[in-house]
Amino acid sequence: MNKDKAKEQLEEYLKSHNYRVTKERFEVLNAAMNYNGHFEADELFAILKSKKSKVSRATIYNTLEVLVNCGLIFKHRFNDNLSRYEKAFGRSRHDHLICLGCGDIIEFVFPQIEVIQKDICKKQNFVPQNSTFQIFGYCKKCQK
Amino acid sequence: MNKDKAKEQLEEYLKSHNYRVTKERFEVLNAAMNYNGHFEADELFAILKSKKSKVSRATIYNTLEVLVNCGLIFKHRFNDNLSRYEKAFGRSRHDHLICLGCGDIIEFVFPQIEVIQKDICKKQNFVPQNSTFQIFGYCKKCQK
DNA sequence: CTGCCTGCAAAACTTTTGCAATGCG
DNA sequence: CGCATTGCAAAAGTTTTGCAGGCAG
Repeated sequence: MNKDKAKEQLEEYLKSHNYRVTKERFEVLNAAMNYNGHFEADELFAILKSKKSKVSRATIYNTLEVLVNCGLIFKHRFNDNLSRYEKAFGRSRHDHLICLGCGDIIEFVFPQIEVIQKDICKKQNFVPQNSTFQIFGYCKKCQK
Repeated sequence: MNKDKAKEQLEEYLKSHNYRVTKERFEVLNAAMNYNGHFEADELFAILKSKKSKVSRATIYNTLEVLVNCGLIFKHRFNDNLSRYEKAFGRSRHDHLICLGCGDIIEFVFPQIEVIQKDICKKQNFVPQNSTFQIFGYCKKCQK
C-alpha cells in the first residue's frame, strides 16, 4: 500500500539523518498523504486539530520542511502570501495553471520542460534542484 | 528618454481608469525605474525615505500594484515570504534561476517557453495573463 | 466641493523563535 | 539519561486595513 511506503521512506530518511522518529511526524505525514490537492500549513493544522490530534503549528511547519526535504511533498509559492503543499510521493513532474478568477489550480504535464531546463542549466553552469513553471490567467469557467 | 515614456504610460493608465494622478505615484515609479535588478517593497520605502520623500508604506504597496497592473513592473514570488519586483518597461520576457546558496537571481531568455505556454493554454482552454519559469539550484560560485 | 488618495498606526496573517516539558534512542 | 523534539505563546516580518486629513479633478 502506498501509504506504508511513504511511511517507510520517511522513517528511513529520519534515521539516516539522525533525526528522531516521532508519532507527530507520522501524523503530519498521514494528513498530507490523505489530502487530495493543494493544501496550506494551517489547513493541515485545522484538520489534525479536528481529529483531536495535539500536534502544534510549530511541529507542522517543522515536519512539512522535513517532508519536502525527503521528497514526499512539494512546496509551492504561487501569487499570494502563503505556501502551498501537495503530495509528491509517487507523482511525476507537473506544473500549474493558476486561475486569477476562482483560484483554482490546474495541473499539467509537459515533458519538454525538463529538456529545456537541462539546456538552460548547462548554458549557465547552474545545478538545478527543482523548478516550477506557473501560468496565471483565467480558466474555462472564468472567461467572460 | 525611457523614463519619460514610462511616466507617460502611467499617466495614461491612471486617466483611462479614472485614478488620480498624484506626485506620490510618480515618486514610486521613479524609484522603481531607477532600481537596477530585483527589489522589495520595503527597499523602495527605505530608498524614498532616505531621499526625504514622505511616501508611506501603504502608498508604496498601493502604487506597486498599480504599476504591475499597467505593465511597468513585474511582481515575483520566489521561494521566500516576500514579493520581489523589477522593472518591466522596455524589457522582454525572461525567466529566473534562483541560487539556493547565495540568493542571487540570474535571468535567462528562452523564447521557446512562450511557444510551450501557448500550446498548453490552447489544450486547457486557459487564457494566460502572465507566467513564470523558476529554477532553484546552485550557481557557479555556490557549487562545491 | 466631492470623494479619491495619503500617512500613520494598528491589525491581520503566515512563519519563526524561545523556553520549559516530554519522550526517543 | 542526554538532548532532539514538542506545545505553547510570543515575536518577527510582510502586507492590509481603518480612519482622519489633504489634495486632485
